[in-house]
Amino acid sequence: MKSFKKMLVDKGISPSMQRIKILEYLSKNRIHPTADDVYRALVKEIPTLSKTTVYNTLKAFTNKGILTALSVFENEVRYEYEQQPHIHFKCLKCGRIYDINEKYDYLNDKYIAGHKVIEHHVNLKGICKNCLEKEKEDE
Amino acid sequence: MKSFKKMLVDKGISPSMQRIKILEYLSKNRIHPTADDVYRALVKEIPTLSKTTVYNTLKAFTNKGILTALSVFENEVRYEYEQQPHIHFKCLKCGRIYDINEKYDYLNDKYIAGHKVIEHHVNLKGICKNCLEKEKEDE
DNA sequence: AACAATTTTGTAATTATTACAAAAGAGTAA
DNA sequence: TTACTCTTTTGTAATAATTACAAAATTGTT
Ligand SMILES: [Mn+2]
Ligand SMILES: [Mn+2]
Ligand SMILES: [Zn+2]
Ligand SMILES: [Zn+2]
Repeated sequence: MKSFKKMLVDKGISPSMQRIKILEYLSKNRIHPTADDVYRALVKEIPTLSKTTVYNTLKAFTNKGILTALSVFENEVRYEYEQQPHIHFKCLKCGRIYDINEKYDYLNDKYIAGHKVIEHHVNLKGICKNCLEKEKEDE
Repeated sequence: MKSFKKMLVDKGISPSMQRIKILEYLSKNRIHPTADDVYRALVKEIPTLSKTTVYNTLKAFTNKGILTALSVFENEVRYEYEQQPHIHFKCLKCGRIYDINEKYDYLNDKYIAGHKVIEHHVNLKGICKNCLEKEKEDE
């Protein structure tokens, strides 16, 4: 597998230490983190890290197609490394966001009602398996 | 059709003038407005209207199932009166949000990967019909 | 009218994000 | 090495959406 440095160079982004660390974090932590999550995780290693750098870098990566930005509700953008389109499920109880890998008929790069579709997001909300089990135990 | 006042009473919400006007606005303006859109439209008629009232009312209506809240990206919540589930399409050029009424296999009230689905949102992004036509004209 | 409960209002606080300019770093020609 | 330029990072200030909260206004009831 390609190194993160090489991946950035291939996309025409100069591979600064901050950028490599941010990409590495997104790659290894598939938890759909917010910009603030990324900042809080990395500032431990890089004490001089600036939040502006995190915001700028995440936005730049997204524009280059390295990351995907999503808003599964709420007023904050979340990012993920995964590229394959997939469904997101947000638990209303514990707040976790799950990736769902069931088959799904996607519409990317097609037309619908005359509009050209470029991105396709399916966001579900409900009670996750874990929380359902906990509910049962409490009875 | 039921009056807005009756609709609120039926849901156990006392029908103040502000609440009726807000519900009426959402019902008659199917443009997925933000809280601020609602405020700016109604403050003309009700000069003393407070933004807090608008935020609180929209949230209360949503909890009662009178409105649906959606975030088709960006950092602001939008509301709509429509209850039937449908697809949303956001134009990356003009920013408009369109309702798509194509048939669609919804998952509401089902289980997926063990999780209980309560809400189902399909959000597309791309270039709308209108903007595509404008692009052609400009060539 | 007097009182209690509800609703609205206005302002302050919070949070996510962006703007912007100074500081730091990297690369390169003399 | 130094001088210069270009890029990136940093830190702070500004915006924008939303929420907290308490005072003021309204409504309904004795
Ligand atoms: Mn995902
Ligand atoms: Mn809609
Ligand atoms: Zn859960
Ligand atoms: Zn458009």
